[in-house]
Amino acid sequence: MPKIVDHDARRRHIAEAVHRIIHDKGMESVSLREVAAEAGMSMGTVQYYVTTKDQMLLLALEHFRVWIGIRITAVTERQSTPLDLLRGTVLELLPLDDERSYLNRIGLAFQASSVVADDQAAAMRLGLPHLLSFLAEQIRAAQAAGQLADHLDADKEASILHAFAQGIVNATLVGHYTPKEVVAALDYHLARLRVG
Amino acid sequence: MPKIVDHDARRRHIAEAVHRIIHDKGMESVSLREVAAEAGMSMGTVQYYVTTKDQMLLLALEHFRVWIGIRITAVTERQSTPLDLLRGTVLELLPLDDERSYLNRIGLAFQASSVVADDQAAAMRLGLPHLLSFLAEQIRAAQAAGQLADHLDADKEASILHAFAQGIVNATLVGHYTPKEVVAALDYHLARLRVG
DNA sequence: TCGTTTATCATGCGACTGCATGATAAACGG
DNA sequence: CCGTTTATCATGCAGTCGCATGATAAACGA
Repeated sequence: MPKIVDHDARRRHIAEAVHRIIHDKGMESVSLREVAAEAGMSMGTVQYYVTTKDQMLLLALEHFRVWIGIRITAVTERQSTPLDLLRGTVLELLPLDDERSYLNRIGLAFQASSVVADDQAAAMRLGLPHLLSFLAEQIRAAQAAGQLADHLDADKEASILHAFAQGIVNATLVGHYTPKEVVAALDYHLARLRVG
Repeated sequence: MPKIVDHDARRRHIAEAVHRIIHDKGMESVSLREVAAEAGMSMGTVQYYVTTKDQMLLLALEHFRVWIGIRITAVTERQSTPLDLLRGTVLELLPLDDERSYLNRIGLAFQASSVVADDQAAAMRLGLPHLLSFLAEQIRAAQAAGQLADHLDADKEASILHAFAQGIVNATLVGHYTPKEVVAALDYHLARLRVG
């Protein structure tokens, strides 16, 4: 067996190159050559790990999803109360600093792209329930802890929170909202969900 | 003076061709040739009315904005109470049928595109305050009419409603939510804003 | 009727696209 | 040390891209 290489690492490397290009120049300037250059490898090598451009984009989307997933679950370990955890999770989804703006630029691009590419739509559809049930679970925990009102419909509240986070992204990235205003809106909304 | 032609009509015709292409095949397949074919004119004629591709996309975005504006203000004339008007306005923004899905596919594409194109971002930034203040105004009217609770912060509620509408678009277009579920979530949210 | 202006078109150019192919290098088993 | 397998690369190809240019056609004033 010759020259063994970590394929997953290579694919991740390619996926991250795609992410950087989407972030810097947008989805339209993702090409095999551009990605190869960004990843510091030849175009043929990119083709060795990914047979088609569509598959490359799908790979980048999958890696994006697991990356988000990791970040989201990481929030769990640095929050105390259920309500803090819920708030922290939503904050993680908002473009409040460079890192999260980076994530959201890419996410927005994939949202648009997935509308027109069936396989990407399928990947999107696959990831959504996890996040939504994760949020709903946190809401239920906060209710059990007496922090959120019992009459709330956890699933609907999760959908609303998620939609709020997604929907405020573009307006923020485009400069309409400041991060402070975004947080203020979120906290305003969360306040009304509390008991009392 | 020779062969006089309605330039605005031509530009509108081009903009609508761009819209159709974005809807059918996505932003990435918008090209001068494709648009010319879709608009039923030669590529040179497209160039006659629009000097560059970026300008063509900007034109399409502007027309999209005024189109949305017209639809939104049209809601005013077919609703009775302030709360109905508010609900109707938000419903107009949601992908609940083919026509509104058509609008939202295009809107989502421009949201992603505007993040990476400065002039499009400027156009986005320009349109947002109108819609948000329009929603806030309706909320205040509903408060004055005793339909919505007085303690609501109209501006923040408008931002939240708008973000909700924008943020649920992709999940719906991708097939995660049914139109019924979207309306249910909206009505669930609106219900808690009512006087009680 | 001629000339000027407005509008439309066809074509060409260099660059880039996705994808396919063949060559080359590296690493291990025999 | 040789041959097979894995990995990387350079190059070619047909097609498309945005954009520029020059040729027509149409319509009106002079």
